[in-house]
Amino acid sequence: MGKPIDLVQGTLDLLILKTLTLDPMHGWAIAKRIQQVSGDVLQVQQGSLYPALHRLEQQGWIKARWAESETGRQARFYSLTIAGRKQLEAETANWSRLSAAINLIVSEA
Amino acid sequence: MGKPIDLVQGTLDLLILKTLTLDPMHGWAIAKRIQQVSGDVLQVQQGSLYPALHRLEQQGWIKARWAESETGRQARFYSLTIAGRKQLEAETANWSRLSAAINLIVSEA
DNA sequence: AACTATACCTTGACGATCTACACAACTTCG
DNA sequence: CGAAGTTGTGTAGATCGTCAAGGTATAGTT
Repeated sequence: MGKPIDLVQGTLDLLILKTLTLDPMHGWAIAKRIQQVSGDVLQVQQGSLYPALHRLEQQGWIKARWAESETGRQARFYSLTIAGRKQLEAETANWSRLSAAINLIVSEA
Repeated sequence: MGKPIDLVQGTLDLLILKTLTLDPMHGWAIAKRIQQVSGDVLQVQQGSLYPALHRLEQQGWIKARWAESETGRQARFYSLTIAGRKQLEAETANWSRLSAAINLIVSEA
């Protein structure tokens, strides 16, 4: 129940990086996985996804290569770099502090 | 420890509304209170604060009146409206779902 | 031949936030 | 007395991520 929520700005990078720790994946699969893992709460638009991927690649946090997808078609597989892992750590810590702080305020009597 | 974090887009309204459930307050006090309650994790810039207050007022979620502050100076006191309380409820629920979903992903083994 | 699913990508607009200012009154300290 | 800091409101410009909407292409199904 409940419609998918538009993402809050700044969280997409984190979600993508985290998703890529599992396996290298192509963009479409990343979006699917995020939506699925979140129980359809989170929804990643393509217009957000690809710019984000290119952004992350340009920062050197992920790298891409062409390969064959499960369906036998060419797809662009992204994987985390070393720098990407560090970035993920940093963003995770940041998110934890932030969400904890907000929850603290929101859940006040 | 730890520098104040830039706000994530969409959370400021929530924080302001929540803060105003305590007492009517003027803008400056709202910013102070958020920063203080969050243990200096959250920081509200004036350039974000006042536009946000005007936005909320225009939506009819808060209303303002001039009054004298504790220091004896004129200040603009904001208070929640009925609609504002409903909005706060909605945004709180939304935030809960969202942060829960993200935490779910982030905290995966 | 048309339709669906998979997969990539771009463009333009929007909107919230940030940086950096400007203004004003009152207090404190040298 | 003059300078700096605190309280308090506000605006202008720029940045940046996201969204809506579209385009391209291949493969499989009907």
